[in-house]
Amino acid sequence: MGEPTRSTPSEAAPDDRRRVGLKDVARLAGVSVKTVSNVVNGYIHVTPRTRARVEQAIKELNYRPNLSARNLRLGRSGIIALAVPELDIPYFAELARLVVAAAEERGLTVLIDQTGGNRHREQQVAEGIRDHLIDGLIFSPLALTADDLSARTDDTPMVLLGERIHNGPADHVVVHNVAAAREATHHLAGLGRRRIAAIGAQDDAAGETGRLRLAGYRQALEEAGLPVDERLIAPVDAYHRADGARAMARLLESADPPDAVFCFNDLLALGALRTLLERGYEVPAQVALAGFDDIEDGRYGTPTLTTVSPDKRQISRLAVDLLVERMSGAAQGATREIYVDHRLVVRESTAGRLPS
Amino acid sequence: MGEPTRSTPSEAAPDDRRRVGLKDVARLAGVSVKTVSNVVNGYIHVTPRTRARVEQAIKELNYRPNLSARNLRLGRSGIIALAVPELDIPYFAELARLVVAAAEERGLTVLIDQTGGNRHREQQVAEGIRDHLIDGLIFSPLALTADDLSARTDDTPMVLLGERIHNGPADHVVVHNVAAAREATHHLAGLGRRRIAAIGAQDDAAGETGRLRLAGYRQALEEAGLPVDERLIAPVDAYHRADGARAMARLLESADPPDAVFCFNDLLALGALRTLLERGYEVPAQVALAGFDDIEDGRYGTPTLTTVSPDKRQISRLAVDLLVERMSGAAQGATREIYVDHRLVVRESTAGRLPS
DNA sequence: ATCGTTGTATATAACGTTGTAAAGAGGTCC
DNA sequence: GGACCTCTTTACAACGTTATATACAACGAT
Repeated sequence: MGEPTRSTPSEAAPDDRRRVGLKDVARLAGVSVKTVSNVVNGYIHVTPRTRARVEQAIKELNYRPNLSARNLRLGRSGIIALAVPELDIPYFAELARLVVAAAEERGLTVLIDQTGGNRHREQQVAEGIRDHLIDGLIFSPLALTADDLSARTDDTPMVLLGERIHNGPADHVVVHNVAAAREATHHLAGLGRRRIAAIGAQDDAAGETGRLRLAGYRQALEEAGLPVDERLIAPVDAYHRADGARAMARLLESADPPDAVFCFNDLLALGALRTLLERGYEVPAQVALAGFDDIEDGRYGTPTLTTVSPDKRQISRLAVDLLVERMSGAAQGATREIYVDHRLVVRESTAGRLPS
Repeated sequence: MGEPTRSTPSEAAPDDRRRVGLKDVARLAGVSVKTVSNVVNGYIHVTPRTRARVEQAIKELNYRPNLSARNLRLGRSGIIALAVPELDIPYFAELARLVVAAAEERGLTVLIDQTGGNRHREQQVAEGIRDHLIDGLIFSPLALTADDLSARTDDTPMVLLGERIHNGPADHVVVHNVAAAREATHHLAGLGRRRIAAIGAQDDAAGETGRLRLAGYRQALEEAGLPVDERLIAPVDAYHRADGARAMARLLESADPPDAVFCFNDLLALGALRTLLERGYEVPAQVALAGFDDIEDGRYGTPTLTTVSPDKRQISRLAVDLLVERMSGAAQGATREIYVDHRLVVRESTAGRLPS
């Protein structure tokens, strides 16, 4: 000993720029590196005396384990990625909060990828841009098709969210869209409404959500003995407030406007609501309105919004649990498709009365 | 082919469970490990012939670099953490989206920590739970005081968001709260309102935001020659919709209710708005309402919400840039406090007219 | 005394990557 | 034909951690 390890000629400074590692702690405590590691990891067979000495040294040097090194050694990182279109779409924001919380309960950290619903971005995510850094992926794709996902070569465990891929290449947590949409539409019909519009149909290959909810809407109309008027089915480009507002405007300009609207998500509904109120319509007196997702905004608007409420907590927990099972190898073989609960929450936009 | 890849004792299958590394690629391509590394990293001096062979091998084995190993070797991870109270508070959701986007432009990935505004959680974050895994931290604390943060022993670069810590131990991106609050209140006074309430005062040590905005409110009243009526200053526990709704209810029950309200954020304002409409008040005719943050919800409610709009894009960019400068060592020494732009956005809740 | 048995502590070898220094392979120039 | 380039490739040593296998002590029980 004695030889300076750095270019400093004499008297190596104790806390040089160098980060302190197990080695430094070991030297100070006068034990082996592995013993320090044992203390850090709470290994049982360490003498109280030794443990104390080591802990003292750790404190003195302000040692923190290097997670990169640990990850490398262990072959896993304790990080999972959550890939969503955009973080400030309330539905995804709420989901992200719950996923982060659920992951934390299992000792996992969440890293967020925003795809913007962009196909190229989504492909990158599926292909594992962060390979070997994340142990698993919870993915809510917007643009990718089942074929895209099947072509995936990365073998990082993955759980899919949302309703897009059936019989896909990965475990899958999903809401029963058809049934839920049918319930919502059935509720509107039950209020005596005859001209029930739908906002949220989508044409492109990726619009699976829209297709399923539209199917439920159609079923409900048939069951209620109502005709399906294609002019009451409004397509949208995306599921944002602005799209809902525009679609509602188009519906109102038609010769025979609707007396109720089922929007395929709450943002569309809030946009539609804005248009209705702006033009002096009374909601629900003249036009009743229902949405899907049960986001917080809908509970505080005026009127409050009737909506299909998927159990987001359940979705998050299941997603993390399924992923953990794959990561640990506890689950192997055939992919699973799990349906989560939902319920229709009736509020002022279809039932309540506006304050006079 | 033929031999099952699982648990077969002899005849090690070519693609066993083991992950492929540079070594495997090198063997297949008949070159050294370093050469493969050079190809992967786009090093200039590689023969096209060699490069092609290596790339072929990479494709064949479906090789992906192990980021943990790279991080260990390089001493940095390319990951920064963003710590916010909750991801589904719209302001933080919007901020998170922008931070993630800004980070991506600089080749960084964002890992999210949710503190829930919990003091213990925030201390952990400040102390660097993820030391050596993150290169930097963007932190929006709620409960921590300047002293707490000064006591920090972790030396991971950090940038603070929000208005809480002045002359603190880290770079700091901040809105000019006093001025902004004054402008908003001044606007209300300019409408001829005499009894202007404030919702959002906070008592505890951490309520710096509330204190600053309250100071601005008081200044504006003085400038307008209006008396400060302490009964019109409503304290809240948190800045959520429910708190705003409750505070508004209390104000309305007083003997001499307000004819305008400045809420210290938009969620409070939306909650207050709900209470007002529920009780049949007309906004803005009877009570004018202004908020702070300019979240998306406020632009689609009825009436739309007048609010102070901080430049969130600028906040995010600055935060990431300041952090990158610290991480790279380009910036050293004294901490910086940078103010971002804001403007008052006047909408229906103070100026427009409700549709008849 | 001797032999296990149990409890502590250690030396060494990985994990997969990149920086360093140096070796080999061609040219070009006198 | 040798000396000197430049371009390409390589072997080896880190980075900081944990698993494995082993050494050393202390203690009863033979």
